Amino acid sequence: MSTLERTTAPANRPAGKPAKPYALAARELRRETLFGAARGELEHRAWSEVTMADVAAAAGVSRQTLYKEFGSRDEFAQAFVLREADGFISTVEGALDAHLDDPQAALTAAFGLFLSAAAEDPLIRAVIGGSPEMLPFLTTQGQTLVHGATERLSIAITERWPAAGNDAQLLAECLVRLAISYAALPAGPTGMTAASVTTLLGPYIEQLTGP
Amino acid sequence: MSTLERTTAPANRPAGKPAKPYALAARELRRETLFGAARGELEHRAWSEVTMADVAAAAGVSRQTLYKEFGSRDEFAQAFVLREADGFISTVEGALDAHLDDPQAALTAAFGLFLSAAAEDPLIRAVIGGSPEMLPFLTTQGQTLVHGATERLSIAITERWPAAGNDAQLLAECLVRLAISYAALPAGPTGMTAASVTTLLGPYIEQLTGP
DNA sequence: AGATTGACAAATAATCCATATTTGTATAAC
DNA sequence: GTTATACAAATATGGATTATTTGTCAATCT
Repeated sequence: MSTLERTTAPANRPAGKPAKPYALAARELRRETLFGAARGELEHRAWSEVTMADVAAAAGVSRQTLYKEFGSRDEFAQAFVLREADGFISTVEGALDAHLDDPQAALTAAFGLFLSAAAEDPLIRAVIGGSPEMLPFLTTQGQTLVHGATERLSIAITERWPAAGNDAQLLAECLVRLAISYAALPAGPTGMTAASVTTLLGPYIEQLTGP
Repeated sequence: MSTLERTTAPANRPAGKPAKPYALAARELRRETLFGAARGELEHRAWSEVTMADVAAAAGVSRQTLYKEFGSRDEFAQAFVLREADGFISTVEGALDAHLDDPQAALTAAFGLFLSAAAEDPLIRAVIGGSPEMLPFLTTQGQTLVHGATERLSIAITERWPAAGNDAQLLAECLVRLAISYAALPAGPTGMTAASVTTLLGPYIEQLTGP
C-alpha cells in the first residue's frame, strides 16, 4: 500500500480477475516518469508556463499518453501533488524505521527529514516562490491530500506501534496539517521545528504507547 | 495590548511624548470602519473586484484618507488579514476566561469558537470559496500573521496560566498553525475538531501546568 | 490640524481584433 | 498499447485603444 493517488482502476477489467503484473508495473513506470518530468520542469519555470506537451516531451512520451493516463491538466497537477506527498511519506517511513524503539525520536527524525525534503522539493519551492497556482491544492482544496496522507501515515504508525490503536488517526492528521503548514511557511531550522513538534506531542505519544 | 497590525507610529511625534488619547481613538475608529467596510464588500464580490474607492465609499470616507492610513492596496489587504486574526484572538481570549480553572476545557472551547467564527468570517469564506488572492497571506506569505498571532496568543496564555512559562510560545505557534489549517480546510464539525486538538495537546498542557 | 475635493501621471484592467498556442479528443498507422 | 496526425474548442498572445484604478499632489474646506 503505497499510493495516495487513487489511481482510477482500468474500467474494463472484470472485478474479480487480478491485474497482470506487467501492466501494472508499466503503468507505474509511466506515471513515475511523467511525474519526474513535471518535477524537472518545475525547477525552471512556474507551473502555469509548463505545457502538457512539455511534460510529455520531457518524459519521452507522446502527449496522448499523458492525457490517457490523467484526464486533464488539472487532474495531472492534483495527482502530481499527491505523488509528491507520497514520496514524503515514504521518506518519513524510513525515518520511523530507524527509531522503532523510541517513538519520540522517531517523530523528531521523521518531521525533520520531511522538512528538509520539502525545502528541496521543486513543487514546494515553486509554491513558496511566487507561483501560487498549486497552493490551493495544499490548503483550501487539500481534502484529498490531507485525507490520503493522514490515512497512509496513520497506517504507518499503527504498523510500527500497534499500541497506538485508533488514536493514530488523530495524531496523523495533526502531523499532516502541521507538516503542510511548515512546508509552506518554514519557521526556524528544520531540526528546531521538529524538536518543537515533538515537545508538544511527546506527552500524548508517551501516554499512547505507555498504558 | 490588542493589535497585531503593527500600526506604523505617527512619524513626527517626539519619542518621549505620549500620544493624545483622542487622536489615537479617532485613528482606531477610522481603521476599524475601513476594515468593516472591506469585510462587508467581501461578502458580495471577490477581493480582486473590490476597489479602494469601494472600500472608502462603504466606510463613508474619502479615498485619500484610506491611502493616508494604509500606504497601498496590498498593505491594506495585509492589515485587514491581521485585523481579522486579531478579532479571532479576542474571541479566543473570551473563551479562555470562561475556563480559567480548566486549561483543557479552555482549549476546546477556544478552538471550537475560533472555528465557528472563522466559518462565518467573510474573509475566510472568500478565501475558501474560490478567490485565492489572499490565500498567500495565510500561508506562504503568512510570517507576519503567524508570528503576530503566536505572540499575542502566547501572552494571553501566560497571563492566564503563568505556570506555562516560556513553553507557551511553542504551544501558541502550533495552535495558530493548526487554526489556519482548519480554517482554510475544515474537517468535521467544529466541536469534534476542537476535541481532537485537545486530546492531542492535552497531555502536554497537563504536564505544563502541573509540575 | 486633519479631512475632503479635484486633478493628475502612471500603472493596470478592459475591450476588440487577429493570430498562436494549448487543450482535449478522435482516428488511423506503427 | 503507443505514437503520429488531425482537428475543434478553449485559452493565451500581441497590438492598439479606451477605461479604470492606483497612488500622489496641491488647494480648499471644517
